[in-house]
Amino acid sequence: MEIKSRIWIEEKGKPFIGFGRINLLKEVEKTASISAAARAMHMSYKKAWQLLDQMNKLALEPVVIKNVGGKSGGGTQVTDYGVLLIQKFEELNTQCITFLEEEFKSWQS
Amino acid sequence: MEIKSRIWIEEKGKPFIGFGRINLLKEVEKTASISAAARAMHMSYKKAWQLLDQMNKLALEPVVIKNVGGKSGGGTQVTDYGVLLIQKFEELNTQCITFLEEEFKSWQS
DNA sequence: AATCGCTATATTTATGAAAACATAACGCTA
DNA sequence: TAGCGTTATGTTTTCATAAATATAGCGATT
Repeated sequence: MEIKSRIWIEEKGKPFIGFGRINLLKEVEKTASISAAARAMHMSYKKAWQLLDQMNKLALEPVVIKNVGGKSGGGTQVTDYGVLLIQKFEELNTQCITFLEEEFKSWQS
Repeated sequence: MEIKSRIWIEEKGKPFIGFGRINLLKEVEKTASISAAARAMHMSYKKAWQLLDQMNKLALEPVVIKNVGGKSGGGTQVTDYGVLLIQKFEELNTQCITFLEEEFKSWQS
């Protein structure tokens, strides 16, 4: 018997960040490219682009900055705010899991 | 910005109880019938039956007891163990939400 | 101005889960 | 033993989401 959980944050009732988006952000941070991140995650570029676009639109300030064209075609950078989001989200998730594991121990009669 | 969460319990990697199943159990408890519960929840009888069947198979002891045939066609009772599951799950979920709300307050810079 | 890899976006196709539909079996009651 | 409403189970159809495919545009570099 294992307790499982998922957390996410909504803005105006729409999903803002959750596991998938956080993982995507981390991959973009690593590769500085939406397309490279999508490839690494076996996700379509379109899907990745849409997720990042929604995040950017819902966020108070941009989560990623995208550059079109240029020497290597362009690229995408995760902003400081984006990096903070990743950290905070993962921290909260870890805390949640720890809490639940603890509580769950004392219910299994 | 709202923090959201879902919790569920797995047994051998398979979903044992979660929101949908708990609500279904509660409805079965109320109506003493799988088909009546399914109707009330706008769920197909088959879906409801499958969910309860999986729960029963994964549980250490039965969650519901089903009777086929009889004066009114039969019926289904939620066992004491099933009732306990409902209570424990809802309690844990409430605790989880409270915890997350609290933690979330202190991250919104 | 030609190239390159990326962002941006529309359209079509696949896929898997849920719903819908159909039907059998059961056992008390009358 | 006929009928009723339930449990039980197989088959087909829908539908929403994801994936696949296609194509345009961008701009520093050479």
